[in-house]
Amino acid sequence: MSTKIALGPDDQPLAEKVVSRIRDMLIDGELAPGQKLSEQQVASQFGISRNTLREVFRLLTSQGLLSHIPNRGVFVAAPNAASVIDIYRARRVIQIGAVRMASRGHPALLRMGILVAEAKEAQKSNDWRRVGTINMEFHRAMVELCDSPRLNAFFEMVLAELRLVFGQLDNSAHLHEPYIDMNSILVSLLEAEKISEGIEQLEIYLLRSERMVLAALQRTAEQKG
Amino acid sequence: MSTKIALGPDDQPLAEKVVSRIRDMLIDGELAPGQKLSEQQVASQFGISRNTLREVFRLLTSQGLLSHIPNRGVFVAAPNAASVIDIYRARRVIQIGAVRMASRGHPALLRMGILVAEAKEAQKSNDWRRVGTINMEFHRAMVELCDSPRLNAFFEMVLAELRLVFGQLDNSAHLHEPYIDMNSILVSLLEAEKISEGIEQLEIYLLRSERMVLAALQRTAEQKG
DNA sequence: AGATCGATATTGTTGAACAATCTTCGATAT
DNA sequence: ATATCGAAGATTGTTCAACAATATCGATCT
Repeated sequence: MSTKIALGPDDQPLAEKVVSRIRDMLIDGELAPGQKLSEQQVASQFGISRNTLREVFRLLTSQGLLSHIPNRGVFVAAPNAASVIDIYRARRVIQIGAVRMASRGHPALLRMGILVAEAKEAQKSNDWRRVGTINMEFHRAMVELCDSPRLNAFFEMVLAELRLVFGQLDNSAHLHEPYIDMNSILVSLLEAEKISEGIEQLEIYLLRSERMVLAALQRTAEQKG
Repeated sequence: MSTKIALGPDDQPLAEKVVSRIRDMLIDGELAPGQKLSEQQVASQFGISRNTLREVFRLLTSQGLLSHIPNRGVFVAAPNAASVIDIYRARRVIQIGAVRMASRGHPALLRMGILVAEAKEAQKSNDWRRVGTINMEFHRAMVELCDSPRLNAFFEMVLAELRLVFGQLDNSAHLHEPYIDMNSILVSLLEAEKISEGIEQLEIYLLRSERMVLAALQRTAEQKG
């Protein structure tokens, strides 16, 4: 059980690297929500000591990706409907606030435009995985309209948690396809400084996206009994 | 150097307790920004092992209260003007979003009303420390208008960081006095469902508060050379 | 004064150990 | 058969001691 995983060069602390590594695994859906992570097992899997792993777990727990129950252990966070609703509530506050600050020529707005173009490219080549990734980046860029590192970091956390849910979904289909056009429209509105209409468009997106995630979540919940 | 500090009953993990303890010390200004926290020294001060303390440090670092420089150590975060500006940027987004959701009879709005009354009481008895505490709680309550645990948690973090700055300021004077009336007006507006005017009032508050903190920060920076 | 180099202290990480707590599972009683 | 209880085993919580890697400091040299 000691299939020590390669961890790359040693410029940043070991714990940080393992944090990134596990976060990626969580986001890619390689670990099932609710699954228990045994200290001994995971430590040997990554070839690190329990003490170091505990630092890693503390970090990921504080970011909502793991959940820690004292004396019971650490588990992969299992977002439920309530979590999803809360996540979208937070998204509305942050992202509407961001759109409100949009101004022509803002680097983040330019980036949003580029990402829409890239999404259309990926759509043409039926690369749905890439469409999904680009969509995430699109919304990250949107929050960068605020020019606030703290808001960026928080939004990053929220998105990571949301991806925990996405990781469980059937990713094969056109999950993100309908959003390409919506994003495109939003960019046009913002470039024309039509803020209110932009907000409206964003709210349409968020509502639709929220419903989709909730429905998918319910489906997987039913599958598991 | 081993003045082991009392840590109370043992129902929650040791690390969590020390996290709270150190957070309180930071917020109360008992540790100077920029000050180095030696692992060995702090560990023996709290009567815990280095390994456990490292978990504590990781937590507090991820919350922005400490700053960790690999191979150099852990330091008390030293928010500068840029940090303060960013904090207020985040506050605007979150709190304006919160006020926008205010509705008559919302528990958080009721609580805001009660806190204003309590602040006026504290003002009468010249209890400025209490006025400051109540003001913090007032804004916490405001964010609770969103009904979002995640936004609450994030705002809590931001506020803690801000208090790091406040901890350094001369707390003797009427720092928070002018805000009592502004808070009172805001509650009245929201209870009358005058959202736009409420937002305006909040923006006035935030701008004034930001200027005050920035000015005070600059003063202490000058003092230290 | 400024650069160089080695001695010292601190951080990063590990492994082993033990107490406290949880889980499992069989024995017993109903 | 079901429920209860308790002991054995496993896991977490925490400490300690050690060592490598890195940073800090001071003395020395130019």
